[in-house]
Amino acid sequence: MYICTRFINMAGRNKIYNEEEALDKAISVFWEKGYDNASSRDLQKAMGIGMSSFYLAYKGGKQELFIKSMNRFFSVYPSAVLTMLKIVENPIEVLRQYYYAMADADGMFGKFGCYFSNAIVQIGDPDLKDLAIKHITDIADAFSEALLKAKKAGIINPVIPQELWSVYLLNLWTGLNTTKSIEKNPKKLKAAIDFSLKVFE
Amino acid sequence: MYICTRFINMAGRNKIYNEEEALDKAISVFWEKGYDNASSRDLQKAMGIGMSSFYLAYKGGKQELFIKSMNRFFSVYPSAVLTMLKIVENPIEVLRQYYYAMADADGMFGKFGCYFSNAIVQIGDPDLKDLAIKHITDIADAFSEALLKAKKAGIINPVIPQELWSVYLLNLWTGLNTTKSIEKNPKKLKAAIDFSLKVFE
DNA sequence: TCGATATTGTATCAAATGATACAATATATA
DNA sequence: TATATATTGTATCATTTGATACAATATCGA
Repeated sequence: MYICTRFINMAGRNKIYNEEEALDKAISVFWEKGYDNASSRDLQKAMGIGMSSFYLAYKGGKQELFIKSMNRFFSVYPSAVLTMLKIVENPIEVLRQYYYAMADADGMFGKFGCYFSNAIVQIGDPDLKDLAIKHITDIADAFSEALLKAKKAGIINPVIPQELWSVYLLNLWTGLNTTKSIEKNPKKLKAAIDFSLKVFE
Repeated sequence: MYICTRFINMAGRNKIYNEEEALDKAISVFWEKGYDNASSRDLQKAMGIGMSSFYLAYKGGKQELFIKSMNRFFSVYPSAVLTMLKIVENPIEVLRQYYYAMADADGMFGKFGCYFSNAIVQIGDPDLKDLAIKHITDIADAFSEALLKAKKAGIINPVIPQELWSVYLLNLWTGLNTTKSIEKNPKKLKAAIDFSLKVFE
């Protein structure tokens, strides 16, 4: 990540606001309201910057900001799980906790859902949709890679065919993103998660 | 359904357009564009009626129209499956075909997804969200009822605990609504559906 | 200090939005 | 036919939208 966006020997004023902090604020707004319902003014207010700074920093406007917000989201939120998956012997429990986050009513995932799943269902713009698909696919692939390592190590013995791991894990995840709004009992959701994960054990 | 909305001995002009046909056109627009991105003018154009007729028929405006569109959607689209489930001995194949419809790239469900799942993820308005939740819950409950009957008849022998049937079937359905945009190979989606349904056999 | 350059605030634009006003029109009953 | 009442078309409204214009301001390097 760039801390300083300016060249050396470059005249002129420096940015007043912190770009990453501003991006995090934008993520909050997008996450809560969704892409369409987050107006440029909402975003500017939350980011603590004015019109000019907004369109100066993001020449592509709201679309460019959302692209950058998705990239930052991807680099911030899943990283802990992805790192953990590389470390632990048995990835099942790591996955379980990741899915549990969606079932917990408090917490951002429980409240507002998956940043990428929401984008895929809510947004029409193909570029934004494709980027969300790319990120969520990367996560799902990392999940099934970790499981493959565990299978090779003889730690788990999945009954589900290997070519379905990714799509199955993905469908459990994207499903919860909607199902959590329908079935509001976290215990029931977690029981469904537990049952769905059993096929890998 | 009412064909004539007028009282007897009621003076004045009759409606020119057919209400149900107009509602079906509105469903098409909402389905394709989503609630927010379907403008009142889009809807009027598709329905073949003008501003005045629109707000005369739907005093609550777009919100009321969407409520009526969801009710009509519920009474039209799932009815075939729900009837079938009451007739057949083994409901599994009926469910499979219902899920398959989401995996097929052609066809409205494959293209635009589930009318109710979309509403739940896309719409902020709690009233609209709740109605979508009610309808999708009714369908899921009918699914698990049919399975219960089949279990009692000794036709199926599910390994999944009965209290999870609804949420599991729901999560498979809502998941596919998003996953179909990520994994675009219908064969893989159908294989995942087949695998997920095995727990009931 | 000075000039160069980037950032910022205010005002504003054009388009789209949901919704209303009101006159003109059509038609069912008497 | 006459009248009452409902429907319809056009014009219009106030808001919100994403985005731009431009002058004022701040600060870096020389």
